[in-house]
Amino acid sequence: MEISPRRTGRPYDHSSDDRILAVTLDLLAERDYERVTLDEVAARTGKAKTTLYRRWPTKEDLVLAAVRAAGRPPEAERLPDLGSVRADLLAVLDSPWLGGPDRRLAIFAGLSSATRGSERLAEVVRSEVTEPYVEVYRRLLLRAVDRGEIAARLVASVPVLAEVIPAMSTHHLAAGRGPVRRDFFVSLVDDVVLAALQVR
Amino acid sequence: MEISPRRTGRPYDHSSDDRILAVTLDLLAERDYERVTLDEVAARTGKAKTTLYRRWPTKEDLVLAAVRAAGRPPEAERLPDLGSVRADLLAVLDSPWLGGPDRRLAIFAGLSSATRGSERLAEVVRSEVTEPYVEVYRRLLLRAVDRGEIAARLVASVPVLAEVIPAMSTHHLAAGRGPVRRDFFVSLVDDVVLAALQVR
DNA sequence: GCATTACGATACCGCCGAGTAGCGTAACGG
DNA sequence: CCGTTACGCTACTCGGCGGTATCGTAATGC
Repeated sequence: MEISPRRTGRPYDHSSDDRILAVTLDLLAERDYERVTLDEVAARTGKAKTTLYRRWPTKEDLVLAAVRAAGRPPEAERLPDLGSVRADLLAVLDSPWLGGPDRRLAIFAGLSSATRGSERLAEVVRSEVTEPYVEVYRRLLLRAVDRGEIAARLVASVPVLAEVIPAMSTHHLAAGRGPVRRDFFVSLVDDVVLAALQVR
Repeated sequence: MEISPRRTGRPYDHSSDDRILAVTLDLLAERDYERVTLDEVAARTGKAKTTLYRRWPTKEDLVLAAVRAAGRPPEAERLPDLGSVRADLLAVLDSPWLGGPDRRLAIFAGLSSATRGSERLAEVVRSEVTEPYVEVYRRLLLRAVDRGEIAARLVASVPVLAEVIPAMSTHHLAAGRGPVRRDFFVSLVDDVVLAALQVR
């Protein structure tokens, strides 16, 4: 039941696959899915278009692979634990996931527009990107409930509040209000999430 | 300095312009901007493509006109005034603006993906749609501060919180979680906005 | 060396969608 | 009735992009 590698001929050069996928995400961060062209991916990576098609049979597959390769947020397994919910929430913002806050949001915007075209893509984006990201916040908040930092009767609000930061920052960008500034993030944490949970 | 109307020949038939713009919005609610074709607008309206181009020189102009025609939320001038912030906020949800909650959100999603392509479009969507919508919430909340329903020291949080409902419901849809259910809206009002403002 | 297969380059196909042209006809003003 | 202009229709051009074909060359196993 083992995948038998080819025995003869020049082997695939997988050394630049990561770069190809990263470039694909870059483009998605800049433009609509529809405006991302394989010609451009090829140009930016210095690879031939035929080489791309040898690995991923269609454009959709390439984008899918790029999304999967982006991976879940690093905090999914190891949540920040800095002693207070507030510190933990702020720490997530600085996560290097997807290249840090700015690129991350741009990619979110690109993906969410891409989503409208393909159900496959929508499903992968949801399960590989959006959901794990929200999950990080959800777990941080629930842990704070356990610790007693958040009143137990407010547990019911946690699921909604876990979506606040991803949703609001995406919206901020989509509304064309330029890059998301740090004080906006802080305001989301303090004036929305923690205020609603009556922390402090 | 007056625009002189043409004196001879068959006059424009403007009776179906509204319908054309409405159909354009319908399509934007269903698909990406890129996937909206003038052939389809023509087909659905029963108009000839040439007729469309006689009114709006490009696809972008047609969409722009559709957005402008959609108009601001009816509450922009006459805010609901039902005696409590909560009642007012909930009343906005039921506004028939853009065809009610479902169609409205679908259009939002369509527009926000369209936005990435054209700066002109982005600007119009921001000024004609997004901003006035948020403004409704902002004014409702500020009025509640005046009335004393909301503590004065929380005024600073109002601008952020005014974005919560538009942002979260758009995100909900973009994340592919199907139509937004009423209890989700109610949860936004109660568990996020009003909780953060410590109403009740 | 030889068969085999990846690579880069270029050229190409097929389709689709924006925008245009031409035509017969319909609706005005004079 | 006549000139003019909108309308609907069909057919068209043009450009872009997904995807393929071909070819000379490079890298592997035997």
